[in-house]
Amino acid sequence: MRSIGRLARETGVKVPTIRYYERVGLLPEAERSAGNQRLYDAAAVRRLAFIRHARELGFPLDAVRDLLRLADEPERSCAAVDAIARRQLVEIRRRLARLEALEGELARMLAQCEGERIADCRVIEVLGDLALRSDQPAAEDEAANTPG
Amino acid sequence: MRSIGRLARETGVKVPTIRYYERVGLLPEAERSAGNQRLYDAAAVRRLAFIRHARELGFPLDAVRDLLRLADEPERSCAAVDAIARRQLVEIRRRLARLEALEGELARMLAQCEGERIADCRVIEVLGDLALRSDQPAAEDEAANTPG
DNA sequence: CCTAACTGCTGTAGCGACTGGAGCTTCAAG
DNA sequence: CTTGAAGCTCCAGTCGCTACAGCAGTTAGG
Repeated sequence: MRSIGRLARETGVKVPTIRYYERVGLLPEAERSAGNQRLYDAAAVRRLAFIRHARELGFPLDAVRDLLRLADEPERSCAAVDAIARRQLVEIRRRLARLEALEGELARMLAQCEGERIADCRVIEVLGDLALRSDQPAAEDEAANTPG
Repeated sequence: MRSIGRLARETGVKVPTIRYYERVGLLPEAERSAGNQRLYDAAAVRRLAFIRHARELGFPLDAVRDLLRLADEPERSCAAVDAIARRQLVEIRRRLARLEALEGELARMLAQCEGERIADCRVIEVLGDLALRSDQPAAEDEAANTPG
């Protein structure tokens, strides 16, 4: 049995984050010591490590929850697991495509700027002009969610 | 002079978002009609369009604020503008690198999975195992912020 | 002139995934 | 026994919106 601090060191997940995961139901409520401190066994280490790695791969917490549930049913087909992972891969590729487009536009903007007065600044000019030309109402959002 | 709804249509920025931008100081407080409704002139259209395009390029609102301030001082050197844009480019490249790594790992994981029982699922296995091998406490965060 | 439908107003709360702080208690080492 | 680190709970804040409730103003048709 280990304290929350030791669990944090062993898994690389911060203490407040562990408490947060418990609060939102990703981790079961921990046993407590006589003095009301959380105690964790080896299974908790494995579960939290699983969560951490899934988060590093960018799975949202809801997907992690589903994966954990599936991981506990070893006899079922892993089709559901694959579907979650494939969805995540599609999402990551969508973000990649968007970021690549942004990168190109920003780099082009910067390359054209001569570094003189703001009145002649290409960056400012592009930000002003392109916007007026833009005809489509909006793009996709690009919110990411990946931990440390 | 135009209503907030017309401004929204002209710029592709949603009405509540415009009010939000006013609230957080990106847009000046709008004039009001006799009946207390916001009224916007052509300058407001340009300013909001500028904001929208900067947001599409992924600049956080704080950076947009700085860019707007700089855009209003045409005689100053655009070095500060370039610095903001370069920082944003660096940030986007950092995210790109991270997403590319995720994409690779996810794709590898999925390619190895035979689609049988969860007990044999490579995806679940990798999520469990890699995490235990991970020795570094953490990676970088990856929060994005880009509008529609 | 009246009414319906639309658009606008304010204020507050919620999203995801944490992070940080206040103010307290418990624990391990010396 | 004392000290300081680590633990506890609860609440607020982050970012950039978005949604809702419950009103008021505006506009087009009859």
